[in-house]
Parts: sequence; C-alpha cells; structure tokens
Amino acid sequence: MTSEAAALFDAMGDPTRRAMVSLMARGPASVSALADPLGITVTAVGQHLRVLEQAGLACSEKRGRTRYCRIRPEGLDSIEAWTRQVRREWEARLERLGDMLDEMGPQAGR
Amino acid sequence: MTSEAAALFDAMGDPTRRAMVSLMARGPASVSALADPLGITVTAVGQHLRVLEQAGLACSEKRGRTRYCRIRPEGLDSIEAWTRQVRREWEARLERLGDMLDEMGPQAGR
DNA sequence: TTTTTAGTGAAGCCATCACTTCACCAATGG
DNA sequence: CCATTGGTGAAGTGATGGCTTCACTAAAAA
Repeated sequence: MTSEAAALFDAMGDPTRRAMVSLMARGPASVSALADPLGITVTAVGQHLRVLEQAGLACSEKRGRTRYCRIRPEGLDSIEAWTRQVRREWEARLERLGDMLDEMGPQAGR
Repeated sequence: MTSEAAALFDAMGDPTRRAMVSLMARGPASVSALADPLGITVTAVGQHLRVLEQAGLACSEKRGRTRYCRIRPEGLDSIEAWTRQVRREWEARLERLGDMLDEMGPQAGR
C-alpha cells in the first residue's frame, strides 16, 4: 500500500472529515460554513482541513478574510487504485488455485 | 454517506488493519500467521479481525483450533460506490455552473 | 495422559487525536 | 476610527481505541 493511499484512509477514517468532504462536494465552502452545520468550532475545522489538504483530498484559498475550501476529487484516485490492487491480487490467487487443480487432473483429491 | 461506507472507512483508517487486509489478499491466513509479521499479539489480531468482519471486509472460519481468515473483496464495493458518488456530485455542480454561464450569455461578467 | 499449540475474554494501560478555550491578527462595515 | 466578522496559533483536556498481560479453553502432538 502506497503512503498516499495510507494518508487517504487515515484522513477518511474520521467521521467529521467525511462530513466535511460531503459538504464540500456540494460546492466550495468557507471555514465557518463548514463549522456551522457540524456543530464544531472553526478552529477544529481548520485542523481537519489541514489533514484533508495533506492527503490531497481538499484545497483552499484565502480571499480577503475568508478561506474558500474545495474538494479535489482526483485525490480519491489512489483509494480506487488500492481497492483495484487488492481485488486483482485476490483474483490472481484464485486463478493460480484453479491452474493447480487443472494440472492435477480430474482424479485429484480422491 | 451510507453507514456501511462509514464502517469501511473506519475499519480502513487503521494501518494495522490495512496491513492485515494486504496480507489476506495473498490468501487465507491463520490468526497467528497474521500476528507474526505484524509484530503484535494474537489477541490484537482477533480484535482487529472483528472490526474487519463487521465492516464486511473479511470473514473467518474456525477449523479445529485454528481460525482461517480471508478477505471479502466485495466488501470494498461501497468504498468505490462512495467515491463515485462524490465525483458525480462534484461534476454535476460544475455542469450546473456551466449551464448558468451559458444562460447568462457571452456578455455576462463584464 | 501430559504437553504443546492456537485462539478467546476480561481488564487495564497509554498514546493519539479530536476538540475546546483564549489570545490574537486582518479584513470589512458602519 | 471603532466594532464586527472570519480565521489562525498555542496550549490544554478528555475520550477513544490500539495493544498488552493474564487466565482460560480446546485441539493436536508426543
């Protein structure tokens, strides 16, 4: 597992950050616009935002005194890459298993 | 976000559990076969295993005195479903944005 | 049968981390 | 200018959760 994917799962492992991502998926939001529906302080949002940004799941930009936060859907890529990898590995294993049985012939296991 | 997906991200939020999944992707493993390379006790593995099972990411079966643990790749489905959902929502937003600009006509924003 | 191996359950320890408060800065509005 | 609004940084609190130890059960081996 890549360290990117690890950071992603770590970031998504928290319910508040998941909620933030869901909110931002509806469009850019200010820090307080995120804090309000979540019932937490803007300070807390700022801390979560840093984690999401470092994981590549969000980015933000300050204009005037308000900071606009957006998700980066591309950030989800390595999650999908990882799940595909696990699936592939598992299926390859089943295939190898099937090959082995084939080689052993139909009389195997009697 | 569905509660299944939440459970999945919670489960995958821990590095040890991620490592367990990676190990199991290579084939079924006993509890101690998982504990050994991870450098933790079998008790700890048992606890993680319960979380993974409840999240639908693994299943296990006890034969004799050993418990065989396997991953359930289907369990990853709702992670992918969720990432697709977020992407879709975001793209829909961009589309709406584009439509609005179209309706406003080329003279908009002057 | 005795011993060893594989795993479970309960209980406790400890570090991480989510969150708060408080002080502070900078932009905006009156 | 003064008050308000939006956000940041540092420091502290509290709870969750990952892990351990210890006592125990059951299967397999000797």
